[in-house]
Amino acid sequence: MSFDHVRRFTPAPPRASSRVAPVAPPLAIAIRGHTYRDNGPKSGSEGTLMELITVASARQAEAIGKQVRLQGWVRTRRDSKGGFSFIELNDGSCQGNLQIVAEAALPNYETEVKKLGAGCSVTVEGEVRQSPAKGQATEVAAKSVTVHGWADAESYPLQKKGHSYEFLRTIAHLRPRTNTFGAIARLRNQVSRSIHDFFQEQGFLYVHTPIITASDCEGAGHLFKVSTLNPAQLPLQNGQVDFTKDFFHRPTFLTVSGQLEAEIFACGLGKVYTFGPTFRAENSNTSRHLAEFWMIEPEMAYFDLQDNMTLAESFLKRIIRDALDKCGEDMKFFQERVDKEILTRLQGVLNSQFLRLPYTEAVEILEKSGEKFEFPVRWGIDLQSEHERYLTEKKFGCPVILFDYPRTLKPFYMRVNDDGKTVRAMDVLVPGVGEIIGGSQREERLDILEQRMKEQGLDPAGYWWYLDLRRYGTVPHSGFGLGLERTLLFLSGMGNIRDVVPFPRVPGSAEF
RNA sequence: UCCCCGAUAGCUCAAUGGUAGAGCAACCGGCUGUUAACCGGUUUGUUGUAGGUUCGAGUCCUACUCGGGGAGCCA
Repeated sequence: MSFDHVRRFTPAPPRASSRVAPVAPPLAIAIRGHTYRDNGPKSGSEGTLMELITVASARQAEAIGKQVRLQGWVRTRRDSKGGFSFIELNDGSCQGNLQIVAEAALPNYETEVKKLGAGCSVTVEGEVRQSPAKGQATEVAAKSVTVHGWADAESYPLQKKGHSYEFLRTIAHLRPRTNTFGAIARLRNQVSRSIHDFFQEQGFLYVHTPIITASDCEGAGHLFKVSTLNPAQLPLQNGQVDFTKDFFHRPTFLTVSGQLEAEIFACGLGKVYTFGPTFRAENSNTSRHLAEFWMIEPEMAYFDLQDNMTLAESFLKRIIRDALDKCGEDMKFFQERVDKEILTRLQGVLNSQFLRLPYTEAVEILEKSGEKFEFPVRWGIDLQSEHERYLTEKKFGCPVILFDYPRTLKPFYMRVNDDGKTVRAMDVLVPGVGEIIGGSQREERLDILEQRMKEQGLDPAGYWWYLDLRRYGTVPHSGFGLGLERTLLFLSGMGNIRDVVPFPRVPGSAEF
């Protein structure tokens, strides 16, 4: 689906993607990647031609007959008295392991092969052949097994059996070697790719907004301070810290949103998106919050709130479809080991049309629901998690986009409706996770925007550049924010956001 | 930050206020084209930390630390 039809006044500029980079000369060794191939056959230990391939490609029946070299980590070893051992090899290229058959004739069979255990790193050379046993199409008959690094079985924390996520969090440096975190890493990679693919195909421009900022998009005191001042010797002026002595000559923070800067580029280049790290210093101790997370924020000139919703829905569906199509094995793993309903739920979302429901109607539905809520529902107060869950999981059973919230509940930059009481905000609620997207049509009228800033105790002078966008050539525009980690929770069925980010940062914890 | 729950072997968990155990892992042996292999045996503890109650505390009380679930803030 294209959004180019939506009231664009200028054609999209040529995109960077039209400049195709020249093909790089082959590297000496391709360690990872989907080519699964280095710069050609090389001489193996027995003088045969060895091709470096991944476990993923060696597991395919097409690989049968090839002389190959594989590099990865041992998951487990089983011995046969018949004079050989089975080694389960994984290199992160896919969910499944490759079975290596190592004969006793190998020169290092007794000294090394029979001592291999979980965690050891090896290079294996041999021939891919059809596996006579169930469980895999192929296996590799090893001609050599080279051990790079041992993993002492007494002290290596990862065992063959399952571990709790809580335990794995304490060894975040080793958990990428587990099935679950391998699957998460590959899914996260795919989602990141889908995000760029979707927006690039729609003619969006990828904009890098600053990590360090002096503005506070949400208007609250939950930012991380950035300073080079010595905390033990702060320069003071009338009892206050004198920030003119600081690096930027003013207080600065880690960004909580790239939205305001994205608006700058949207109001000049049309459709843009940001995709980068975001920092919130809130003392949130939940399974859905991180102090450091990745956020995607598209911002579109000439989009109204309905266009915004259409984009959000089509964007989410693209990510789901790609995950199902391109991470099939990992998604199957989530279905079997993490959440028995994840595939049907995602398929249901793909097939559904997101329900668009004004806040006012949602409140009426909740009031008439007869449901016993812990917190009462009343027009003018924010909906609680239990209310949102009721709507998306129980009442409708599909994603719900709530919009037109009371102005008192939402930030200054959201466009005020004609009724004067509500603003053009939207929240996308999905089953299982709750709010996954928050967005709005932006206030493009200078006088109303200034009034809203004062209403919320903000000094318009500090946002002079933001106001200039309304002062000169203002346009209606919209955008939203999608949390990458919440998307991963939604896609995988995982229960804790700390398990879908490589290195979680939460209050009291920044290990690794 | 608030409410609730928890912390015992490398991991997952038992143990009416009265001698701290099991399964898995590890190690040894057996068996096997095996695949969460199987069978037999062996090893493993300052019961989160600091106090308190008690003749006696893994168990009861207090504080703290860490973890989990829920709430708020939100993505």
